[in-house]
Amino acid sequence: MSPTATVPSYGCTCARLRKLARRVTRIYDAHLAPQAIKVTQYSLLANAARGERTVSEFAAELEMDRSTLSRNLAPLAAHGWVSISVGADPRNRSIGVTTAGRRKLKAALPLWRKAQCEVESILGTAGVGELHRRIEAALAALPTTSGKRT
Amino acid sequence: MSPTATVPSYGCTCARLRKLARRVTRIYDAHLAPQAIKVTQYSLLANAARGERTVSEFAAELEMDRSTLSRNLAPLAAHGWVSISVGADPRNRSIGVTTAGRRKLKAALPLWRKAQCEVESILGTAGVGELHRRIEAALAALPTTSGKRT
DNA sequence: AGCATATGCGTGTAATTACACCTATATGCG
DNA sequence: CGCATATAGGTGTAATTACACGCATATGCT
Repeated sequence: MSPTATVPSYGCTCARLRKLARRVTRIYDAHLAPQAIKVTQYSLLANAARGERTVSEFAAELEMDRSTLSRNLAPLAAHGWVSISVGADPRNRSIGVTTAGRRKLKAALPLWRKAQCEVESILGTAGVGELHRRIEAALAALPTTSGKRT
Repeated sequence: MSPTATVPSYGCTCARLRKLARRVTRIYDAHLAPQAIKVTQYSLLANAARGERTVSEFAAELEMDRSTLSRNLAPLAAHGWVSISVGADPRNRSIGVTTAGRRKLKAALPLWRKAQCEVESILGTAGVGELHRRIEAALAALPTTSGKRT
């Protein structure tokens, strides 16, 4: 095998990533503001619209802590955009989208599209493509969980 | 000029970026845990160690809201790692690192290094290099602020 | 000198994130 | 059946993030 690096060759990948995430999030949020929804919420809503799931399943897909997802769903439920109903196993909560939620999604979609297009046009199609490729490669390779946490 | 995209070609760049940020943050945090410091705090501390600055200057460099920085500095100050002193202009706060802060940095550096090296070895030197290149390109091209907010 | 404005920073509010831990329910084994 | 354990979810606590706004101080103009 090739010599594994024992000394970092770049700056803090995490810090750079987080900085970019802040910047990009601001762009999307600015575009979505007229619909009074944030990109995090929009993503959650769009994801929920792909079918009913339990909190755990949902959290696993997003690779988000269950408790984080619970908390993030609360404002969406408060707006009446998602439904949280008890499943067959009463321990389960089935997360779904309401009619109002679908309406919201429909209204916000063009705003999200504008944000996404702005980013794509600024970075160039090739640039965004390569960025996405790198992100996906990292998501495919990096461990999902760093601790124990069954 | 080339035809500007009017329809998005990729998924939500923001969501993918945030997902990766979550994952990477968990990795760094897990490595830094023995020193009871999170990667966000470590970054802040390392950045502060580069010289005294006002909150606004600091926030501008990190492209972080001033209020966000204020809040993030609070726990570091509570630990005695950073000093927040009133400047010549009493409106200013000068942010600096304390001796304890430098000690903390020194103790945490090898842990950060391990995290960074782990990421680099998993993604490969070339992979991380390309990821960084894409991040830097995006940071260079994308607008810093999306709203007004002088 | 005095007031309008600009600047610097914090607070209020709210959402995002995660770990540790608790509760409730289900399941498996004697 | 009854109890140990596993599973699903939420709470407590704390940090990260940002917008709107407020307070204090400085600066500029008359």
